[in-house]
Amino acid sequence: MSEILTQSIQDYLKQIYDLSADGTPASTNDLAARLGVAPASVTGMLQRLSNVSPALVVYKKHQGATLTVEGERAALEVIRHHRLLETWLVQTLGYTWDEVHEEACRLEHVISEDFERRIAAALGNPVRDPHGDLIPTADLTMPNDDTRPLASLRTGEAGTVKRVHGADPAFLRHLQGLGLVPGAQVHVQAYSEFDGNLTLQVDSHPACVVGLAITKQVFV
Amino acid sequence: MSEILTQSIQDYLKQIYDLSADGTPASTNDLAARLGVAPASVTGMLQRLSNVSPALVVYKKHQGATLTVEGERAALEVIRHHRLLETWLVQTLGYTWDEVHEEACRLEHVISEDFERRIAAALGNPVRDPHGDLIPTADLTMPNDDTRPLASLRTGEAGTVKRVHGADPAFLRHLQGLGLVPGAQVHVQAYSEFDGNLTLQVDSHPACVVGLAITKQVFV
DNA sequence: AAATATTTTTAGTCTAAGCTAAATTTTATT
DNA sequence: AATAAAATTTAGCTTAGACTAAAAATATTT
Repeated sequence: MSEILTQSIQDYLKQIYDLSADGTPASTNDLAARLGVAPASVTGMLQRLSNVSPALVVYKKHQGATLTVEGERAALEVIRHHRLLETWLVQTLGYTWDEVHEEACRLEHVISEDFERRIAAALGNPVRDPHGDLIPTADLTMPNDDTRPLASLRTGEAGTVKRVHGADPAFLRHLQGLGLVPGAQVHVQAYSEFDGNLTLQVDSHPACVVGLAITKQVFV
Repeated sequence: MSEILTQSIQDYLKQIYDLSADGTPASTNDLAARLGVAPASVTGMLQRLSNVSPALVVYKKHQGATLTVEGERAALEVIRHHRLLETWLVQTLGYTWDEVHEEACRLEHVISEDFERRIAAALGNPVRDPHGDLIPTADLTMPNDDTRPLASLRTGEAGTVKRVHGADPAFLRHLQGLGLVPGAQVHVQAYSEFDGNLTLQVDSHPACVVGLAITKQVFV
Protein backbone atom coordinates (compact mmCIF):
# COMPACT_ATOMS: atom_id res chain seq x y z
CA MET A 1 0.00 0.00 0.00
CA SER A 2 2.78 2.43 -0.80
CA GLU A 3 4.63 4.20 -3.54
CA ILE A 4 1.96 4.11 -6.19
CA LEU A 5 1.11 7.73 -6.65
CA THR A 6 -1.68 7.80 -9.17
CA GLN A 7 -2.40 10.88 -11.21
CA SER A 8 -5.43 11.51 -9.05
CA ILE A 9 -3.44 11.30 -5.82
CA GLN A 10 -0.83 13.67 -7.25
CA ASP A 11 -3.58 16.16 -8.01
CA TYR A 12 -4.94 15.95 -4.48
CA LEU A 13 -1.49 16.46 -2.97
CA LYS A 14 -0.78 19.42 -5.20
CA GLN A 15 -4.02 21.14 -4.22
CA ILE A 16 -3.59 20.39 -0.53
CA TYR A 17 -0.12 21.91 -0.75
CA ASP A 18 -1.53 25.02 -2.29
CA LEU A 19 -4.53 25.39 0.00
CA SER A 20 -2.56 24.76 3.17
CA ALA A 21 0.32 27.06 2.20
CA ASP A 22 -1.05 29.69 4.57
CA GLY A 23 -0.82 27.36 7.54
CA THR A 24 -4.52 26.47 7.71
CA PRO A 25 -5.53 22.97 6.65
CA ALA A 26 -7.20 22.50 3.28
CA SER A 27 -10.95 22.07 3.64
CA THR A 28 -12.96 19.31 2.03
CA ASN A 29 -15.12 21.75 0.11
CA ASP A 30 -12.24 23.84 -1.20
CA LEU A 31 -10.48 20.71 -2.38
CA ALA A 32 -13.64 19.45 -4.05
CA ALA A 33 -14.03 22.76 -5.88
CA ARG A 34 -10.38 22.82 -7.01
CA LEU A 35 -10.39 19.22 -8.13
CA GLY A 36 -13.79 19.29 -9.75
CA VAL A 37 -15.14 16.36 -7.74
CA ALA A 38 -17.89 15.94 -5.15
CA PRO A 39 -17.05 16.71 -1.51
CA ALA A 40 -17.86 13.13 -0.55
CA SER A 41 -15.18 11.93 -2.96
CA VAL A 42 -12.64 14.15 -1.24
CA THR A 43 -13.50 12.77 2.17
CA GLY A 44 -12.95 9.27 0.85
CA MET A 45 -9.59 10.13 -0.66
CA LEU A 46 -8.37 11.98 2.43
CA GLN A 47 -9.16 8.95 4.53
CA ARG A 48 -7.16 6.78 2.18
CA LEU A 49 -4.22 9.15 1.99
CA SER A 50 -4.01 9.40 5.76
CA ASN A 51 -4.11 5.63 6.19
CA VAL A 52 -1.50 4.52 3.67
CA SER A 53 1.97 4.01 5.00
CA PRO A 54 3.78 6.20 4.98
CA ALA A 55 0.85 8.57 5.45
CA LEU A 56 0.74 11.35 2.88
CA VAL A 57 -1.72 13.62 4.66
CA VAL A 58 -2.73 14.42 8.21
CA TYR A 59 -6.47 14.34 8.43
CA LYS A 60 -8.89 14.68 11.31
CA LYS A 61 -12.62 14.55 10.71
CA HIS A 62 -14.15 17.94 9.98
CA GLN A 63 -10.79 19.65 10.30
CA GLY A 64 -9.36 19.48 6.83
CA ALA A 65 -6.02 18.12 5.67
CA THR A 66 -2.37 19.05 5.69
CA LEU A 67 0.55 17.21 4.16
CA THR A 68 3.04 14.99 5.97
CA VAL A 69 6.70 15.30 5.09
CA GLU A 70 6.25 12.49 2.56
CA GLY A 71 3.14 14.09 1.14
CA GLU A 72 4.91 17.39 0.76
CA ARG A 73 7.83 15.79 -1.03
CA ALA A 74 5.44 14.15 -3.46
CA ALA A 75 3.61 17.45 -3.98
CA LEU A 76 6.83 19.36 -4.58
CA GLU A 77 7.92 16.77 -7.10
CA VAL A 78 4.74 17.30 -9.12
CA ILE A 79 4.94 21.07 -8.75
CA ARG A 80 8.56 21.01 -9.91
CA HIS A 81 7.50 19.02 -12.96
CA HIS A 82 4.67 21.40 -13.67
CA ARG A 83 6.70 24.57 -13.44
CA LEU A 84 9.67 23.24 -15.34
CA LEU A 85 7.31 22.07 -18.06
CA GLU A 86 5.60 25.45 -18.27
CA THR A 87 8.94 27.18 -18.56
CA TRP A 88 10.07 24.79 -21.17
CA LEU A 89 6.89 24.88 -23.26
CA VAL A 90 7.21 28.65 -23.40
CA GLN A 91 10.89 28.72 -24.18
CA THR A 92 11.17 25.93 -26.71
CA LEU A 93 7.76 25.56 -28.31
CA GLY A 94 6.56 29.13 -28.38
CA TYR A 95 3.62 28.66 -26.06
CA THR A 96 2.38 31.86 -24.41
CA TRP A 97 2.01 32.07 -20.64
CA ASP A 98 -1.75 31.81 -20.81
CA GLU A 99 -1.63 28.58 -22.83
CA VAL A 100 0.78 26.43 -20.87
CA HIS A 101 -1.16 25.50 -17.79
CA GLU A 102 -3.41 22.79 -19.19
CA GLU A 103 -0.68 21.09 -21.15
CA ALA A 104 1.65 21.08 -18.15
CA CYS A 105 -1.14 19.66 -15.97
CA ARG A 106 -1.31 16.58 -18.13
CA LEU A 107 2.40 16.14 -18.73
CA GLU A 108 3.47 16.64 -15.11
CA HIS A 109 2.27 13.18 -14.11
CA VAL A 110 4.07 11.17 -16.74
CA ILE A 111 7.54 12.57 -17.26
CA SER A 112 10.51 10.63 -15.91
CA GLU A 113 13.13 11.93 -13.54
CA ASP A 114 15.48 11.75 -16.47
CA PHE A 115 13.24 13.99 -18.51
CA GLU A 116 12.99 16.40 -15.60
CA ARG A 117 16.77 16.59 -15.33
CA ARG A 118 17.18 17.11 -19.05
CA ILE A 119 14.79 20.02 -19.34
CA ALA A 120 16.04 21.60 -16.10
CA ALA A 121 19.58 21.48 -17.51
CA ALA A 122 18.52 22.70 -20.95
CA LEU A 123 16.82 25.68 -19.31
CA GLY A 124 19.79 26.41 -17.05
CA ASN A 125 18.01 25.37 -13.83
CA PRO A 126 15.52 28.22 -13.79
CA VAL A 127 14.30 29.61 -10.47
CA ARG A 128 10.88 30.84 -11.60
CA ASP A 129 8.37 29.70 -14.21
CA PRO A 130 6.72 31.97 -16.80
CA HIS A 131 4.22 33.25 -14.22
CA GLY A 132 7.01 33.96 -11.78
CA ASP A 133 6.14 31.08 -9.49
CA LEU A 134 9.15 29.61 -7.74
CA ILE A 135 10.28 26.21 -8.98
CA PRO A 136 11.11 23.70 -6.23
CA THR A 137 14.77 22.74 -6.39
CA ALA A 138 16.03 19.34 -7.52
CA ASP A 139 16.27 18.21 -3.88
CA LEU A 140 12.64 19.20 -3.42
CA THR A 141 12.77 22.25 -1.25
CA MET A 142 10.69 25.28 -2.07
CA PRO A 143 12.82 28.45 -2.15
CA ASN A 144 11.29 31.14 -0.01
CA ASP A 145 9.60 34.01 -1.66
CA ASP A 146 10.36 37.55 -0.57
CA THR A 147 7.81 39.24 -2.79
CA ARG A 148 4.79 41.19 -1.62
CA PRO A 149 1.50 41.98 -3.33
CA LEU A 150 1.32 45.04 -5.52
CA ALA A 151 -1.71 45.95 -3.37
CA SER A 152 0.62 46.74 -0.49
CA LEU A 153 2.44 49.54 -2.36
CA ARG A 154 1.53 53.20 -1.82
CA THR A 155 1.94 56.41 -3.78
CA GLY A 156 5.53 56.95 -4.80
CA GLU A 157 6.62 53.36 -4.27
CA ALA A 158 7.95 51.24 -7.11
CA GLY A 159 8.99 47.68 -7.84
CA THR A 160 9.64 44.99 -10.39
CA VAL A 161 6.88 42.48 -11.08
CA LYS A 162 8.11 39.10 -9.92
CA ARG A 163 5.06 36.90 -9.97
CA VAL A 164 1.46 36.76 -11.13
CA HIS A 165 -0.96 34.47 -9.38
CA GLY A 166 -3.72 32.71 -11.30
CA ALA A 167 -4.10 30.37 -14.22
CA ASP A 168 -7.15 31.78 -16.00
CA PRO A 169 -6.02 32.54 -19.58
CA ALA A 170 -8.35 35.54 -19.96
CA PHE A 171 -7.03 37.11 -16.76
CA LEU A 172 -3.44 36.56 -17.86
CA ARG A 173 -4.07 38.08 -21.26
CA HIS A 174 -5.65 41.11 -19.58
CA LEU A 175 -2.57 41.59 -17.42
CA GLN A 176 -0.39 41.26 -20.46
CA GLY A 177 -2.37 44.05 -22.09
CA LEU A 178 -1.52 46.27 -19.11
CA GLY A 179 2.13 45.23 -19.26
CA LEU A 180 1.87 43.57 -15.85
CA VAL A 181 4.11 40.63 -16.59
CA PRO A 182 7.16 39.32 -14.71
CA GLY A 183 10.05 41.71 -15.23
CA ALA A 184 7.92 44.85 -15.67
CA GLN A 185 8.88 48.00 -13.75
CA VAL A 186 5.95 49.48 -11.86
CA HIS A 187 5.58 52.95 -10.31
CA VAL A 188 2.61 53.76 -8.08
CA GLN A 189 1.36 57.20 -9.03
CA ALA A 190 -1.69 57.26 -6.81
CA TYR A 191 -3.48 55.20 -4.19
CA SER A 192 -7.19 55.47 -3.51
CA GLU A 193 -7.82 54.74 0.10
CA PHE A 194 -11.51 53.92 -0.37
CA ASP A 195 -11.50 51.24 -3.04
CA GLY A 196 -7.81 50.37 -2.85
CA ASN A 197 -7.28 51.21 -6.53
CA LEU A 198 -3.76 51.97 -7.66
CA THR A 199 -2.81 54.22 -10.54
CA LEU A 200 0.21 52.61 -12.12
CA GLN A 201 2.91 53.49 -14.56
CA VAL A 202 4.04 50.18 -16.02
CA ASP A 203 7.24 50.45 -18.05
CA SER A 204 6.37 52.77 -20.92
CA HIS A 205 2.71 51.76 -21.14
CA PRO A 206 0.00 54.38 -20.70
CA ALA A 207 -0.86 54.78 -17.00
CA CYS A 208 -3.69 52.58 -15.74
CA VAL A 209 -5.92 52.29 -12.71
CA VAL A 210 -6.29 48.81 -11.32
CA GLY A 211 -8.37 47.38 -8.48
CA LEU A 212 -7.61 44.98 -5.67
CA ALA A 213 -8.76 41.98 -7.72
CA ILE A 214 -5.65 42.56 -9.76
CA THR A 215 -3.19 44.12 -7.32
CA LYS A 216 -3.62 41.28 -4.85
CA GLN A 217 -2.61 38.79 -7.55
CA VAL A 218 0.51 40.57 -8.75
CA PHE A 219 3.65 40.41 -6.63
CA VAL A 220 6.73 42.65 -6.68
CA MET B 1 -20.39 5.46 -24.67
CA SER B 2 -18.11 7.10 -27.18
CA GLU B 3 -15.10 9.30 -27.61
CA ILE B 4 -13.40 8.61 -24.29
CA LEU B 5 -10.24 6.87 -25.34
CA THR B 6 -8.49 5.95 -22.12
CA GLN B 7 -4.79 5.30 -22.03
CA SER B 8 -5.52 1.63 -21.74
CA ILE B 9 -7.76 1.61 -24.80
CA GLN B 10 -5.14 3.51 -26.78
CA ASP B 11 -2.59 0.87 -25.88
CA TYR B 12 -4.89 -1.91 -27.03
CA LEU B 13 -5.57 -0.17 -30.33
CA LYS B 14 -1.89 0.44 -30.94
CA GLN B 15 -1.03 -3.21 -30.38
CA ILE B 16 -3.92 -4.46 -32.48
CA TYR B 17 -2.75 -2.19 -35.27
CA ASP B 18 0.71 -3.63 -35.05
CA LEU B 19 -0.30 -7.28 -34.74
CA SER B 20 -2.84 -7.11 -37.54
CA ALA B 21 -0.57 -5.20 -39.92
CA ASP B 22 0.08 -8.44 -41.83
CA GLY B 23 -3.61 -8.91 -42.54
CA THR B 24 -4.25 -11.57 -39.92
CA PRO B 25 -6.30 -10.56 -36.85
CA ALA B 26 -4.49 -9.99 -33.56
CA SER B 27 -4.92 -12.98 -31.25
CA THR B 28 -5.99 -12.71 -27.64
CA ASN B 29 -2.80 -14.30 -26.38
CA ASP B 30 -0.47 -12.15 -28.44
CA LEU B 31 -2.24 -9.05 -27.26
CA ALA B 32 -2.06 -10.20 -23.65
CA ALA B 33 1.68 -10.76 -24.00
CA ARG B 34 2.28 -7.39 -25.65
CA LEU B 35 0.16 -5.51 -23.14
CA GLY B 36 1.36 -7.37 -20.08
CA VAL B 37 -2.12 -8.38 -18.95
CA ALA B 38 -3.97 -11.68 -18.56
CA PRO B 39 -5.66 -13.15 -21.65
CA ALA B 40 -9.02 -12.96 -19.89
CA SER B 41 -8.57 -9.22 -19.53
CA VAL B 42 -7.99 -8.93 -23.26
CA THR B 43 -11.16 -10.83 -24.04
CA GLY B 44 -13.10 -8.45 -21.83
CA MET B 45 -11.62 -5.38 -23.45
CA LEU B 46 -12.15 -6.68 -27.00
CA GLN B 47 -15.80 -7.26 -26.21
CA ARG B 48 -16.12 -3.71 -24.96
CA LEU B 49 -14.26 -2.18 -27.88
CA SER B 50 -16.41 -4.01 -30.38
CA ASN B 51 -19.63 -2.95 -28.65
CA VAL B 52 -19.06 0.77 -28.21
CA SER B 53 -20.44 2.98 -30.92
CA PRO B 54 -18.78 3.61 -33.15
CA ALA B 55 -17.08 0.24 -32.79
CA LEU B 56 -13.31 0.43 -32.61
CA VAL B 57 -12.55 -3.20 -33.29
CA VAL B 58 -14.06 -6.06 -35.18
CA TYR B 59 -14.11 -9.08 -32.96
CA LYS B 60 -15.57 -12.55 -33.32
CA LYS B 61 -15.13 -15.09 -30.57
CA HIS B 62 -11.98 -17.18 -30.93
CA GLN B 63 -10.98 -15.32 -34.07
CA GLY B 64 -9.00 -12.38 -32.80
CA ALA B 65 -9.44 -8.71 -33.50
CA THR B 66 -8.90 -6.20 -36.26
CA LEU B 67 -9.51 -2.45 -36.23
CA THR B 68 -12.48 -0.65 -37.72
CA VAL B 69 -11.84 2.55 -39.64
CA GLU B 70 -12.45 4.52 -36.43
CA GLY B 71 -10.18 2.22 -34.45
CA GLU B 72 -7.44 2.61 -37.02
CA ARG B 73 -7.70 6.38 -36.94
CA ALA B 74 -7.37 6.33 -33.18
CA ALA B 75 -4.40 3.98 -33.40
CA LEU B 76 -2.67 6.12 -36.00
CA GLU B 77 -3.18 9.18 -33.86
CA VAL B 78 -1.36 7.53 -30.97
CA ILE B 79 1.34 6.16 -33.23
CA ARG B 80 1.85 9.59 -34.74
CA HIS B 81 2.22 11.03 -31.25
CA HIS B 82 4.66 8.32 -30.29
CA ARG B 83 6.90 8.68 -33.30
CA LEU B 84 6.90 12.46 -33.31
CA LEU B 85 7.78 12.41 -29.63
CA GLU B 86 10.63 9.98 -30.17
CA THR B 87 12.02 12.13 -32.94
CA TRP B 88 11.72 15.20 -30.85
CA LEU B 89 13.22 13.74 -27.68
CA VAL B 90 16.25 12.72 -29.73
CA GLN B 91 16.61 15.99 -31.56
CA THR B 92 15.97 18.48 -28.80
CA LEU B 93 16.83 16.77 -25.54
CA GLY B 94 19.73 14.60 -26.58
CA TYR B 95 18.07 11.27 -25.92
CA THR B 96 19.63 8.36 -27.78
CA TRP B 97 17.50 6.09 -29.93
CA ASP B 98 17.59 3.30 -27.38
CA GLU B 99 16.29 5.53 -24.58
CA VAL B 100 13.27 7.18 -26.13
CA HIS B 101 10.72 4.41 -26.31
CA GLU B 102 9.56 4.32 -22.68
CA GLU B 103 9.30 8.06 -22.34
CA ALA B 104 7.33 8.36 -25.57
CA CYS B 105 5.01 5.57 -24.43
CA ARG B 106 3.92 7.62 -21.47
CA LEU B 107 3.77 11.00 -23.17
CA GLU B 108 1.89 9.80 -26.25
CA HIS B 109 -1.40 9.58 -24.35
CA VAL B 110 -1.43 13.04 -22.85
CA ILE B 111 -0.18 15.53 -25.41
CA SER B 112 -2.69 17.85 -27.06
CA GLU B 113 -3.25 18.24 -30.76
CA ASP B 114 -1.71 21.66 -30.38
CA PHE B 115 1.43 20.15 -28.89
CA GLU B 116 1.51 17.61 -31.71
CA ARG B 117 1.34 20.37 -34.31
CA ARG B 118 4.01 22.40 -32.62
CA ILE B 119 6.59 19.64 -32.44
CA ALA B 120 5.77 18.44 -35.95
CA ALA B 121 6.36 21.96 -37.24
CA ALA B 122 9.51 22.44 -35.13
CA LEU B 123 10.91 19.22 -36.58
CA GLY B 124 9.95 20.14 -40.13
CA ASN B 125 7.23 17.48 -40.44
CA PRO B 126 9.56 14.51 -40.37
CA VAL B 127 8.67 11.38 -42.32
CA ARG B 128 10.49 8.85 -40.16
CA ASP B 129 11.32 8.60 -36.47
CA PRO B 130 14.80 7.82 -35.06
CA HIS B 131 14.33 4.10 -35.74
CA GLY B 132 13.25 4.80 -39.27
CA ASP B 133 9.60 3.94 -38.62
CA LEU B 134 7.22 5.93 -40.78
CA ILE B 135 5.26 8.65 -39.02
CA PRO B 136 1.55 8.76 -39.89
CA THR B 137 0.71 12.06 -41.56
CA ALA B 138 -1.31 14.82 -39.92
CA ASP B 139 -4.44 13.57 -41.68
CA LEU B 140 -3.79 10.13 -40.20
CA THR B 141 -2.73 8.06 -43.14
CA MET B 142 0.25 5.76 -42.91
CA PRO B 143 2.67 6.36 -45.78
CA ASN B 144 3.54 3.13 -47.50
CA ASP B 145 6.90 1.64 -46.94
CA ASP B 146 9.00 0.49 -49.89
CA THR B 147 11.83 -0.96 -47.87
CA ARG B 148 12.84 -4.58 -47.75
CA PRO B 149 14.70 -6.57 -45.10
CA LEU B 150 18.47 -6.61 -45.25
CA ALA B 151 18.06 -10.40 -45.15
CA SER B 152 16.80 -10.30 -48.72
CA LEU B 153 20.02 -8.85 -50.13
CA ARG B 154 22.64 -11.06 -51.78
CA THR B 155 26.35 -10.83 -52.50
CA GLY B 156 27.20 -7.66 -54.35
CA GLU B 157 23.97 -5.86 -53.50
CA ALA B 158 23.95 -2.65 -51.52
CA GLY B 159 21.52 -0.26 -49.90
CA THR B 160 20.92 2.47 -47.37
CA VAL B 161 19.53 1.48 -43.98
CA LYS B 162 16.08 2.98 -43.69
CA ARG B 163 14.55 1.35 -40.67
CA VAL B 164 15.35 -0.85 -37.70
CA HIS B 165 12.62 -2.86 -36.07
CA GLY B 166 12.54 -3.44 -32.34
CA ALA B 167 12.53 -1.41 -29.14
CA ASP B 168 14.91 -3.40 -26.95
CA PRO B 169 17.64 -0.95 -25.88
CA ALA B 170 20.36 -3.60 -25.76
CA PHE B 171 19.55 -4.74 -29.30
CA LEU B 172 19.59 -1.16 -30.55
CA ARG B 173 22.94 -0.45 -28.92
CA HIS B 174 24.37 -3.58 -30.50
CA LEU B 175 23.27 -2.42 -33.93
CA GLN B 176 24.74 0.96 -33.27
CA GLY B 177 28.06 -0.72 -32.51
CA LEU B 178 27.93 -2.31 -35.95
CA GLY B 179 26.98 0.98 -37.57
CA LEU B 180 23.62 -0.41 -38.62
CA VAL B 181 21.61 2.75 -38.04
CA PRO B 182 19.26 4.62 -40.35
CA GLY B 183 21.28 6.35 -43.04
CA ALA B 184 24.14 3.85 -43.08
CA GLN B 185 25.41 2.57 -46.45
CA VAL B 186 25.59 -1.20 -46.55
CA HIS B 187 27.40 -3.45 -49.02
CA VAL B 188 26.86 -7.19 -48.97
CA GLN B 189 30.23 -8.84 -49.39
CA ALA B 190 29.10 -12.41 -48.88
CA TYR B 191 25.99 -14.49 -48.31
CA SER B 192 26.02 -17.83 -46.60
CA GLU B 193 23.30 -19.96 -48.04
CA PHE B 194 23.14 -22.33 -45.08
CA ASP B 195 22.65 -20.05 -42.10
CA GLY B 196 21.61 -16.95 -44.00
CA ASN B 197 24.49 -14.94 -42.53
CA LEU B 198 25.58 -11.85 -44.42
CA THR B 199 29.05 -10.37 -44.42
CA LEU B 200 28.56 -6.65 -44.50
CA GLN B 201 30.60 -3.57 -45.11
CA VAL B 202 28.79 -0.81 -43.22
CA ASP B 203 30.07 2.66 -44.11
CA SER B 204 33.72 2.64 -43.05
CA HIS B 205 33.24 0.24 -40.14
CA PRO B 206 35.22 -3.03 -40.10
CA ALA B 207 33.33 -5.72 -42.02
CA CYS B 208 30.99 -7.83 -39.91
CA VAL B 209 29.04 -11.06 -40.22
CA VAL B 210 25.45 -10.89 -39.04
CA GLY B 211 22.71 -13.51 -38.73
CA LEU B 212 19.06 -13.53 -39.63
CA ALA B 213 17.99 -12.39 -36.18
CA ILE B 214 19.53 -9.09 -37.16
CA THR B 215 19.12 -8.94 -40.92
CA LYS B 216 15.39 -9.58 -40.67
CA GLN B 217 14.99 -6.57 -38.40
CA VAL B 218 16.96 -4.10 -40.50
CA PHE B 219 15.35 -2.64 -43.63
CA VAL B 220 16.97 -0.96 -46.62
C1' DA C 1 -10.93 -40.06 -35.52
C1' DA C 2 -9.68 -39.84 -30.80
C1' DA C 3 -6.89 -37.91 -27.46
C1' DT C 4 -4.20 -34.28 -25.93
C1' DA C 5 -2.64 -29.66 -25.84
C1' DT C 6 -3.34 -24.94 -26.51
C1' DT C 7 -6.05 -20.98 -26.77
C1' DT C 8 -9.89 -18.44 -25.55
C1' DT C 9 -13.90 -17.35 -22.97
C1' DT C 10 -16.99 -17.20 -18.92
C1' DA C 11 -17.96 -16.35 -14.26
C1' DG C 12 -17.02 -14.24 -10.32
C1' DT C 13 -13.74 -10.96 -7.49
C1' DC C 14 -11.07 -6.87 -6.51
C1' DT C 15 -9.45 -1.93 -6.34
C1' DA C 16 -9.39 2.97 -7.50
C1' DA C 17 -12.07 6.63 -7.92
C1' DG C 18 -15.85 8.62 -8.73
C1' DC C 19 -21.17 9.50 -7.69
C1' DT C 20 -25.92 10.61 -4.95
C1' DA C 21 -28.74 10.89 -0.99
C1' DA C 22 -29.13 10.95 3.72
C1' DA C 23 -27.15 11.72 8.23
C1' DT C 24 -24.23 14.20 11.10
C1' DT C 25 -21.24 17.85 12.82
C1' DT C 26 -19.77 22.46 12.98
C1' DT C 27 -20.60 27.31 12.39
C1' DA C 28 -23.48 31.32 12.17
C1' DT C 29 -27.63 33.86 13.32
C1' DT C 30 -31.11 35.23 15.79
C1' DA D 1 -29.05 28.97 23.97
C1' DA D 2 -31.87 27.54 20.15
C1' DT D 3 -32.31 27.25 15.56
C1' DA D 4 -30.93 27.62 10.83
C1' DA D 5 -27.36 27.17 7.46
C1' DA D 6 -23.27 25.32 5.77
C1' DA D 7 -19.83 21.88 5.67
C1' DT D 8 -18.61 17.26 6.16
C1' DT D 9 -19.15 12.42 6.52
C1' DT D 10 -21.40 7.91 5.92
C1' DA D 11 -23.61 4.47 3.29
C1' DG D 12 -24.39 2.40 -0.67
C1' DC D 13 -23.88 2.31 -5.78
C1' DT D 14 -21.28 2.60 -10.42
C1' DT D 15 -17.60 2.01 -13.91
C1' DA D 16 -13.07 0.83 -15.78
C1' DG D 17 -9.87 -2.36 -15.84
C1' DA D 18 -7.49 -5.61 -13.93
C1' DC D 19 -7.29 -10.64 -11.72
C1' DT D 20 -7.98 -16.15 -10.97
C1' DA D 21 -10.07 -20.48 -11.75
C1' DA D 22 -12.92 -23.21 -14.38
C1' DA D 23 -15.24 -24.21 -18.71
C1' DA D 24 -15.37 -24.38 -23.58
C1' DA D 25 -13.60 -24.15 -28.14
C1' DT D 26 -9.99 -24.87 -31.43
C1' DA D 27 -5.72 -26.99 -33.01
C1' DT D 28 -2.36 -30.62 -33.01
C1' DT D 29 -0.68 -35.08 -32.59
C1' DT D 30 -0.92 -39.72 -32.58
